[in-house]
Amino acid sequence: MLKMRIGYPCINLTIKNQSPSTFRLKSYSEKRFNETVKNNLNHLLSILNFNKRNNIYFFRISSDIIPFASHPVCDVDWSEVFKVKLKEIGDFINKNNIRVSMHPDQFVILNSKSEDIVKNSIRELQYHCKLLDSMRLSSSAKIQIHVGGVYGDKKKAKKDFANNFNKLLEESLKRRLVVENDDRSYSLQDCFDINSETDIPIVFDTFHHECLNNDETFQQALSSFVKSWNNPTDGNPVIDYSSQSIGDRKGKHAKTLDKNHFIYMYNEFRNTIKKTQIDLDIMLEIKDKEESALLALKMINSSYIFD
DNA sequence: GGCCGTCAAGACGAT
DNA sequence: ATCGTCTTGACGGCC
Repeated sequence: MLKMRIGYPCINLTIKNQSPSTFRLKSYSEKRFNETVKNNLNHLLSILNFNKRNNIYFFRISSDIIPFASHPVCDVDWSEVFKVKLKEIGDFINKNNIRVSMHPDQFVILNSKSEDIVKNSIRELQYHCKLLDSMRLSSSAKIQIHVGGVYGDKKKAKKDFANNFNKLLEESLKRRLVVENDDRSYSLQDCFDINSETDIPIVFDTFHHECLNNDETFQQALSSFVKSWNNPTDGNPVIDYSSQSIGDRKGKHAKTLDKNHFIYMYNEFRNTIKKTQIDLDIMLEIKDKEESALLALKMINSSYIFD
């Protein structure tokens, strides 16, 4: 029986957060911070409940859930203040076998030329790690990043990434970090170069792969990326799925699920699962969020797809 | 109450 | 040189 999970990122458009989910830096105060975090954590639990009711067992937690967590302005020991609530959320996730992940934004550049940027990037990664640790989640709860800049010398840039990963990060963070192929600089093959130096599992973004690849067949790409998840504690290999937004520039994510494209890809995923005997978790990076996730689940459970 | 310029942070290609 | 994009829109000043 297939145990593939379908997920969506960061926000739910059906159950909107009624209270402010963040604030501007100049509005920072301990009071504002605590109110916002409290609200965000409660809202996360609401989303996870919504997901469970709808058979969605994969979710990407927004990096903004603890606003300014890695900024010097934040001196609240939030993992202590919200200890009980964080454990409650973690218990819910663990009890229901939910997969969660996080995706720090573009400012995390582990291979930057600037020491300060590397330092700030690590602070940001440590925040993500601390949040998942505070929920007592296993290392299958991943933190997903891109390789970073190229700086005119990709070979050196990849080496810098691997060196900084190996030398500068603590073990608990290393165990959570995964690297994703992007749509213009670092292909799946580039990620394998990183993997051979670091053992970091690869999140395979199928849409980015359509934009940037090394002419391997899709089935080759799928069955090879699965091999980067060789540690059982890493959980199922993760795929980011999207498709081209029609009429927009190349690389723009679709506004809603492209049914035919998804069915085609889903059958490719199933072939890989049959071949490797390893389940996959699929994150749908589509603008209408849970609506597409629900549609995908509906199609999976209907006669659209045959054995 | 709704509009819209701007928001902590980097890199890169397009214009 | 400035803008849009990636990530996830949404805060908040202003009318």
